[in-house]
Amino acid sequence: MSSSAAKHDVFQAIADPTRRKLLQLLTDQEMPVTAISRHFPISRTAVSKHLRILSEAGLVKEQRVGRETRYRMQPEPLAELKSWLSYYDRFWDNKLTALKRLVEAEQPEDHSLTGPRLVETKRDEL
Amino acid sequence: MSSSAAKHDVFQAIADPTRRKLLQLLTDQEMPVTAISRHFPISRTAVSKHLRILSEAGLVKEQRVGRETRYRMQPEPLAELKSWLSYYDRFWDNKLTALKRLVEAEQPEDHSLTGPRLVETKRDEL
DNA sequence: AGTATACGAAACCAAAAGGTTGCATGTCAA
DNA sequence: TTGACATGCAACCTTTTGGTTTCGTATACT
Repeated sequence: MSSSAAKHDVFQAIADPTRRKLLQLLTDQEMPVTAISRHFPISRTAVSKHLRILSEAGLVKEQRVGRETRYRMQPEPLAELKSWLSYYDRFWDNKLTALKRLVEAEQPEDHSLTGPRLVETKRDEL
Repeated sequence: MSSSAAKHDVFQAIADPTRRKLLQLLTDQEMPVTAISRHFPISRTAVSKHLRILSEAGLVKEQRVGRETRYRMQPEPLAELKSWLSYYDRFWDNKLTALKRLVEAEQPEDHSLTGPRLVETKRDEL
């Protein structure tokens, strides 16, 4: 077993609608579990599990205060999403790149599967 | 049963790493299933299922040509992701909004759970 | 000290996800 | 027309996911 096997990544974390609502709720306010769960039709324990998954993905931060555990959103991991999305930006500034895409599609089969770079590729600078 | 129950949304579709690779592979090239599956360590059928999920989410388009089915990426649904992300943009242009956030956090408990708007909120225009 | 509150952990469950193999069908090539 | 190729579909299997209830324990209240 690898030690740093990040079991839950951002993509998976935000896949669930409940977790997206959780993030939204915790955007501005730090809240304890019971208060949070009052906003959802599921049990407190279920909410707690969702919070754990978000936590593993780094999207929330927990702070124990007395008997409660307060949660707050942590936006940093969203950068990975942003970066992933930026790979497809070429589809939106379609003026110049439409031609480029066509040309690329003409090339012989290669498919090197290098994956979207994790740092934003500022196409605007072209 | 509601007729338009979109079983798979974008968030779910991109949650799986294999599907993200699929999208990447099909970004520029239209490819038939067998050719696609040569790039993955799983069976052709498994790839086919992933393609279906992507298709349901609107992220790929299929075109039957003779005996093959060619797939190509369809970027439009990513707009929803983009839009969802934009809700958290306030965290990145942190100069002015840091204060605003603090103030909001001060307000009495309300939590109306209105969800991120689906149309991009151009904060740049402030 | 005794009770109420906040939470996590464990055991359990049904359904969904991700994968496999085998088969049926449509299409292309001799 | 006969065979090879491309694909989808069905049946099946295992693991993960999202949820529940019950219980233990730490903290707070009086």
